[in-house]
Amino acid sequence: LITIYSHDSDGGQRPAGQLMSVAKGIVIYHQGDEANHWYEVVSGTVRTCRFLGDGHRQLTGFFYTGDVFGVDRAIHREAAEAVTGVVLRRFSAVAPEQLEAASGAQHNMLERALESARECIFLFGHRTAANRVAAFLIAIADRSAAKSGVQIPMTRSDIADYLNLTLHTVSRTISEFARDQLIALDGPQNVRILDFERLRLLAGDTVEPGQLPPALRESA
Amino acid sequence: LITIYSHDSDGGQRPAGQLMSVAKGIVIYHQGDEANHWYEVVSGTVRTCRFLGDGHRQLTGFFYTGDVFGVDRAIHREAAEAVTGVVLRRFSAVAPEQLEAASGAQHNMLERALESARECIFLFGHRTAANRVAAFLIAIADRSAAKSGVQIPMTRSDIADYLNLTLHTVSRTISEFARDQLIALDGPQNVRILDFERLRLLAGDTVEPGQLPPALRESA
DNA sequence: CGAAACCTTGACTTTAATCAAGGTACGTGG
DNA sequence: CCACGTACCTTGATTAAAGTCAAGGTTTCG
Repeated sequence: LITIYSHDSDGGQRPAGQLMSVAKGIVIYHQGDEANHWYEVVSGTVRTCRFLGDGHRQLTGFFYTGDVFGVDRAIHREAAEAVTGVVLRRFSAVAPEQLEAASGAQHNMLERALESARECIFLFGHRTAANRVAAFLIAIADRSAAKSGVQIPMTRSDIADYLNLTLHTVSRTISEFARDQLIALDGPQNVRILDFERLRLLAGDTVEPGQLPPALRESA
Repeated sequence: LITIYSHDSDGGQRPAGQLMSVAKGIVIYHQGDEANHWYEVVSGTVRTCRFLGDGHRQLTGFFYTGDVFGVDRAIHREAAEAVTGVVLRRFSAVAPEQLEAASGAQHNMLERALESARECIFLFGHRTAANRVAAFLIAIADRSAAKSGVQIPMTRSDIADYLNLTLHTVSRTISEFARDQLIALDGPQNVRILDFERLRLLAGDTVEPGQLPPALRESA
């Protein structure tokens, strides 16, 4: 059932982390596993998910080249699986006692992990299905090099679980976008964004920067 | 409009961070402000929120004694406000160049911040209003010392924005819980949980730990 | 005592989930 | 090469859930 195709693209033992290759659909770690390692995506796409009591699945993040995932304290709070074939760089998670030595690099990883978690939170903030899907498409497009032609690596079902919608609603919404000329579909996984303006408006997470001073006063 | 009542509970300049006191309802920092400081809650409750394009507000976290918030890289991605009167400990956010020196303490803060972000994500994973509110009540109860009698510091509107519901739905749902003898209400802010079992079942985020081995193989 | 802020509830409307049926693309074996 | 199976996507009809509109109640505070 579980087979992994070793890539062996790197022969040397780097201090930075071990390279590993995981085939599409394979579980990288399970929810509840000991969090002995953190991961950085070298290529491909990874999803993290939790399984709730009623068998419902929630996706808590998608991770692309350069993203960090698996940053958990003692055990992994969510499972990670390869959406596509992926190449990963694996790091040993440091014990608290070794913190001083680790320092900078891990600090940076934590920050990036936090960033990822927040992207997920922000997506949820949108009320309607159209809002959420639009925000999702834009987030994907922003990460992609080619602005207009966007490759969507995950299935409708994946997107649905990520946005807390059903795959039906996701599909309908995307079809609607195509009908309204917001996007064009070259197959289900290939989206060209036609009207960034209106799509961004639909996603509607534009805010002006804070106007008033920090509005606080310290004691001491 | 903006007034802050200085507590002056600490006269000394500690390396650990400056103590400050902020009155209920006051903005601690705005969305878009420069992230010069991180914060730890000494007492009280803080909320972080973003304002979306259509004026809609999303709450992305509640922070209680010991929690860390405001951990952003360059600018604050969300605003922070005092839900109750709060006492905070403020830390200077280090520049990347000073990372080596900072190390351990900041590392720990990042981890805690990440944890908080995830609690928010997990709450969103629940499908129905009843699920989300139940999960919310349990999360609050778990943090509270007195298990059965729980003080809810935030308004229905706050809860609604956090759970991405309307205040009506939150109110209705809580009333339903009371009608069904899941909880008892001693005023809107004072909840006694009568049936932890069923409430936890409703929240339904119980999962068994991972069964299969990590299912991965390294190259190199 | 009156105002303001917050909470609750009811009636109705909108939205998304569910139920149900096909359609398309890909891969495998006859 | 084609037939079949599987996995994924789309669409329609119906039902359930949450949002909206509207009103009234409670608490707190000046």
